[in-house]
Amino acid sequence: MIIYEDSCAVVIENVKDFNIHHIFSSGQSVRWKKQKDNSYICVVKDKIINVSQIDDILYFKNTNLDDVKNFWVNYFGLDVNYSIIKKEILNISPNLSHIIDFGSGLRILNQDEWETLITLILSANNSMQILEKVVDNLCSRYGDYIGEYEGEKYYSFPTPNKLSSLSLDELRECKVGFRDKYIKSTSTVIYNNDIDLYNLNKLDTKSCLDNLRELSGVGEKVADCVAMLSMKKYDVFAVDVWIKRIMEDIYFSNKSNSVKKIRSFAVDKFGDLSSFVQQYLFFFARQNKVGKS
DNA sequence: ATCCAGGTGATCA
DNA sequence: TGATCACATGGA
Repeated sequence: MIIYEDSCAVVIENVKDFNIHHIFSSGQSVRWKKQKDNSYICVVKDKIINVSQIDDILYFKNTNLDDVKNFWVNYFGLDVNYSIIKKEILNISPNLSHIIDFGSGLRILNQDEWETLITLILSANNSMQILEKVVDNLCSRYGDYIGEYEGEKYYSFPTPNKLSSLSLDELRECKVGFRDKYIKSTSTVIYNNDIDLYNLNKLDTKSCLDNLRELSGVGEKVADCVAMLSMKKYDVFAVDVWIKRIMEDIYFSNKSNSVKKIRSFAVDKFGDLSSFVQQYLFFFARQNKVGKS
């Protein structure tokens, strides 16, 4: 991996096991917006960033060399060797080879804990399509205006202080639906620091999940996703409707297994690789509509 | 029109 | 513990 800065972008060459389109259609983030030129734009850390890929070369625009080295490499998991991860997964379960090949460029991002938490609470019994619009509503109304980039206005994700100050009606106007009380409660707890969200990553996985589960609107699945997507806890296996379908297709003989059973089966089987397996499975199942029509 | 969407919390046996 | 249900919203 070679990193340097040229006149119009910071460039990383020789990037393996990385496909920006896999990553941004994997449901990990609903904030990155695809552009007409196949690049993606997002506000992260209160700055507008543009990322694109051509073959095994990545281009980061509107940033600098230090930020790429100190932040973006970690954000995109570029310091993780996925060829080893894939090999180890296949050692455990060789029948996953076509599923790993299908999502060969997936990476687990390292996103902000707070933004991930609220987004995942809003994802409950919701579609990705609508979730994206709800998050956009919250950002454009209650986030900070960051600036304009190529003719488009961008906003940050609203802070715990801001969200906790909103009334249930104001939240409903952003189309959060019945999750209004979850957002109100959880943002208040985080704002008051009753749960130290930004230090949960220092705890062991079980304690981390237990803390998350105390928050309103956070159950097994959301806690697993927050731990995996923002706290580098990879010995968790989030089971949603898609994962349940494809896991039963591959590993079970019937379709009436409890979420808890599937979850513990996977964590026992895959250990610290559980979240990576979950990402490959989810991507394959959703893209191919496994178990649908 | 009816069902479903990256589920959770409350209730009841 | 385990099963069942309501819950806002909008797209297919």
